[in-house]
Amino acid sequence: MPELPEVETIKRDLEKLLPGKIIRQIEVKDPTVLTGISPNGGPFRKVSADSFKKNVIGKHLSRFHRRGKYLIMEFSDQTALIFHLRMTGQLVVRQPSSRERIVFYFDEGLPLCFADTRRFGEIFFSCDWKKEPRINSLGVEPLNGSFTVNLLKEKLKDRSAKIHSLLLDQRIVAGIGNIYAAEALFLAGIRPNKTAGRLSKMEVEKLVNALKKVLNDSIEHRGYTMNSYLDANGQKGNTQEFALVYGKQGESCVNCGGKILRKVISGRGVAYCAVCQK
DNA sequence: CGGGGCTCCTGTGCGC
DNA sequence: TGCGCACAGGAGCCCC
Repeated sequence: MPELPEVETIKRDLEKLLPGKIIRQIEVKDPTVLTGISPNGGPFRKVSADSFKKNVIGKHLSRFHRRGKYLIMEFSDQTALIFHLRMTGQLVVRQPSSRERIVFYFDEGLPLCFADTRRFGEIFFSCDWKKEPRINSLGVEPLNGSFTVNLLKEKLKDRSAKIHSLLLDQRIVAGIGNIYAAEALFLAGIRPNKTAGRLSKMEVEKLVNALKKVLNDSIEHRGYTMNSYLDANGQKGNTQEFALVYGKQGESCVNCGGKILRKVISGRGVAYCAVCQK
């Protein structure tokens, strides 16, 4: 589910709702979403509820950040909780239901609930989130001024992988997932299976502009709700009403009227228009 | 480096 | 209505 626009929406919501609050209690209903760092930098899911609580209870929420698809809850002592929602994770301030995996309670008001049907999501504690390998190894933020045509052109140079695959590689550009990769490639008129290193400067320019546009537009529409995505207030997003190709296989292209096709590239399905995308 | 295949999980939607 | 299968926003790992 959540790609950059969805995580950004949640981040902005939480920034309005929670700073200043103190975490007084945590209900760990499913400890498997609590992770630590294994020696190779990946997650391991054997963090005890007790050690998690010990790290977090009593902390003052100070700020929220987003880096790629990671949401960072920073405390006043600079330590942080880092969340990744993967496919079905939700972070919602609401009355807890039986589906919550972790619930954070404050002195007053509704608690912050983490739900995640498929349990791919993770929450981990960090003493210095900016130095976490998983944060540090991320590529450029596509909505920053530093995401330029020259930078992307350089990253794609000599790469023989397909452009769609590289857009999903978080080490190159952070925060893009399958929805926005498909939408941006359509807007840029680029075939998803085009060899990345063969994109012309003009194509890279169109791609950079298209990525910024689809991500900004989606933030404005509060994210894409297919199934499970909700903002921090528990509301669905509206981006799905504006999608042009994602999930539209078999329908007509808004540009040329031709049929939207779908193919699998590196294990991920991508919808595209064979006429409009070269 | 590229990509196929598999894994972690659960739910939904489709064809029969 | 039921069953089995494909597929779903992500991403890491092994292997060729």
